[in-house]
Amino acid sequence: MIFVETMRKLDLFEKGQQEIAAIAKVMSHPARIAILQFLAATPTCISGDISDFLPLSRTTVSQHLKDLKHAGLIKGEVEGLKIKYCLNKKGIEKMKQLFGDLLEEITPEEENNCL
Amino acid sequence: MIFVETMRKLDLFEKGQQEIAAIAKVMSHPARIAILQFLAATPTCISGDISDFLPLSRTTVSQHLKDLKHAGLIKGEVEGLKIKYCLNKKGIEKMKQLFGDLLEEITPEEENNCL
DNA sequence: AATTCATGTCGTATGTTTGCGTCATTAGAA
DNA sequence: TTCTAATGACGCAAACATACGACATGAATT
Repeated sequence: MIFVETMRKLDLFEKGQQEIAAIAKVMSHPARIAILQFLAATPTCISGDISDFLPLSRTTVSQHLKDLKHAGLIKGEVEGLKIKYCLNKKGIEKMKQLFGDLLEEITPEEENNCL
Repeated sequence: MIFVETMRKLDLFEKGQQEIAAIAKVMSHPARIAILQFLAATPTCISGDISDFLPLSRTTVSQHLKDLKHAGLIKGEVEGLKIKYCLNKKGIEKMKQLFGDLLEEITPEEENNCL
């Protein structure tokens, strides 16, 4: 039995590192940042409004919305023909904690080995 | 004069959004997270030690180090034949502030439109 | 000078992301 | 019921990221 070795080596890292990397990846595109900011700022949150707001096609925005939803950062609620999106408080808090913990961990001391 | 339209539309977003996205992209791979944690934890910081520590080839680690350096998160200091890497306090602080500001901005209120 | 060692650069193969047109679906309007 | 409107799913093409072997470079060692 031969196991084909794939290129992907992510499995070799710790779970916490993968978790941070995954949430960072979601935040690694300006469109998704813009969507989160839009949802934080507007009370209406209709999907179409978001596409209209962004300089991207409706299809592309829909894809970004799916990514954000999958990451647990937003929620979608059907409302008749339209879909109302909102920030997911729980997911945002989780992200906040993940980043907070990491940033605290990697804060360099005043006494650095390099000058 | 015809301008060929490229697929990449990042230019259409605000500078702040691009800045956050860029730093998030650097954090979007477990190897780079692991490197930052390693540098925070070890006083020696020699490039070779990092490659030995990670489950990746020396070449690949070198590439990740380059990315981190380019993002201003680490510094490299030549020391004879070896190179000593350290966290870049300034860059880490900058990242901390960027994420902090964004996370504050997109913190949902208790009164959410979705349930 | 020749060798060795630590490291970076280049080229390449493969995987992943992005963007968008087209189609399917489903709710409301006519 | 038929039509229209809002949206997600599918699939393709281009761009980008990842991994790494092979080569280049430059400092120490012999």
